[in-house]
Amino acid sequence: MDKGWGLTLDNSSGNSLGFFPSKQPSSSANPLSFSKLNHQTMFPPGLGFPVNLTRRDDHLPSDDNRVVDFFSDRNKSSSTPSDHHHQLNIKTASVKKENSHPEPPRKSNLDLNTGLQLLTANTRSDQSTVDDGVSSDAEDKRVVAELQDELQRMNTENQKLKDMLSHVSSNYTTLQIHLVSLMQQQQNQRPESKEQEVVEVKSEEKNHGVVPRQFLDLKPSGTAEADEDQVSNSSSDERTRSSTPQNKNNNGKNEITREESPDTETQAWAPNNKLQKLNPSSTIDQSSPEATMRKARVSVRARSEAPMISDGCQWRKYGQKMAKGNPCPRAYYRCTMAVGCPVRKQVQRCAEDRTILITTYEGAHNHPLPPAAMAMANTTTAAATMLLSGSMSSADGLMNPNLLARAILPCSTSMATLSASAPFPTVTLDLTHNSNPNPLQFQRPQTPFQVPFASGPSPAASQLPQVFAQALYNQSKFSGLQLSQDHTASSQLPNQAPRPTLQPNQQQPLLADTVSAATAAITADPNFTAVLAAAISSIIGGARPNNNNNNSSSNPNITNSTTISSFSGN
DNA sequence: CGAATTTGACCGGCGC
DNA sequence: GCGCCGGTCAAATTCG
Repeated sequence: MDKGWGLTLDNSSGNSLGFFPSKQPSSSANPLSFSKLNHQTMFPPGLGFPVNLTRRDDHLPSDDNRVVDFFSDRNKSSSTPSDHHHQLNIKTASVKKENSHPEPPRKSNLDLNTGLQLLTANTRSDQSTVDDGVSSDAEDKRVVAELQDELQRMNTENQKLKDMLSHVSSNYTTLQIHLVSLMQQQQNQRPESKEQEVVEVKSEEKNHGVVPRQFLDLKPSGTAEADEDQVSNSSSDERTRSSTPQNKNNNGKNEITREESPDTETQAWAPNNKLQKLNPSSTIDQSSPEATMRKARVSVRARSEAPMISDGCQWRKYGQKMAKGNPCPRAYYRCTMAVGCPVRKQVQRCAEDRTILITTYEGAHNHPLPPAAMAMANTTTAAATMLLSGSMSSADGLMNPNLLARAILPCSTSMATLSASAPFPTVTLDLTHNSNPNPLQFQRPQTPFQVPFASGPSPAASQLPQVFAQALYNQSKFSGLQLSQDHTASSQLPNQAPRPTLQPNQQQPLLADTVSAATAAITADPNFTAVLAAAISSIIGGARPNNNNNNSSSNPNITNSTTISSFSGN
């Protein structure tokens, strides 16, 4: 090496490495493929020099003789003049014969010809300086003997190199097989988990003595298409849903009207217990997907100073109660965007930390949703669907928190929990978790503007986890914009589109807080464009309309965090 | 004045 | 059977 010679593994030998099967060169899609090893240097044990690896595709006819082309097509490359360009015209005919003996051509993956040629050339060059151009037979014999020794050495090294590559290839194959088996296992576990959840739920319902819930009949929901499809049903809902305050003829006992309605969706939204008792046939409702969705709840915990967050939908408060164990009252809202929309939500502050607003959503909208509400609906629908779809195995307690949490916020510490032992299966999305031991320390300042949800393409229900993540991802994008004013905001979510980074050196905020604050602002105002423009202008201009933390009195619509709304799809 | 909210009453489920 | 509790209703009240 120090003399300038190197091991050249010539393509022109016609020999193939053979370590990687024919499929290998086309394995660019395989992350484990060696195709990624373009021009990478290997240090085979036993070899005193590195071996450069390259793919044939990238093997340009360069002057680099120290390239080992593992993937070259010998038939093609042998005809390239560049390969022969590096071969020195020295007397190696005899050496080639020697070379073919210990290593049959078919198995000799590394062509030593060129290396031998180079070696011979170097040796000859060295000798030429000594002999000053004079050569003799004895000298030639000595050179040939040296070359033979070198050839033996090269053969040994060649064997070592082959062994090493064989080992690598074996490892690769093993990993590939393992990967395939894991993927197959994952696919097989899906239906099993669903069945398992059904069994668990049924046993639980036995204990509670309630009508079994149709966990598996969950209607694919949460899509705008579904919403639109059900617009036609809203009329029947309106007709049957006389339980609304408008119907005062039956003294609030509108179960009869519901009973007469063939609309199972409407029935699903009747007060469960009352309806079941007064109408035995209402057990049919339990088979309704809406019945399932009606009972599935999505609870979102987020920090908020506002009494209630606008989430893109219109709500009407119809009651307030003092819940046990919580000094804060619980407010009951129903969606008023469409007459007869069964979606309801409960809003209550956390007893332990009153900065946390707990919003629980129930039901599915039967009307189209505005983009701002759609994003929210998709977000919580994902959670509800995951809750009911059986993607989680445990029916009680903490349930695959990592799975759901990662589905919600891949890079956050948000925790998703589920409790099926409650009267209703509930999935809780905790957006208050952060790495800070003192949650109050990171209370969000008043967001100086209101930003609705970015209206993106309405994802399909089949993409629910992605939808969920995307929804929060969208929020985080805005959160970064907002929070950078007061708290340093730099979202940790990956693959983020470039966002206005106003204070790049600021401390990174916690994602949960970021999301919460973003959600509050995003959902507070449907006029996203104007608000966003105002926000940007205020930031750029240094204008900070509301820079005080926890100053909620100045603007009730401005919150330092928020709750993700859920409409459980449609 | 209509819409929205408040709030006490009511209902049903559930546990004891 | 009774009381607790969650949830809902609807008259009264407030708000815009």
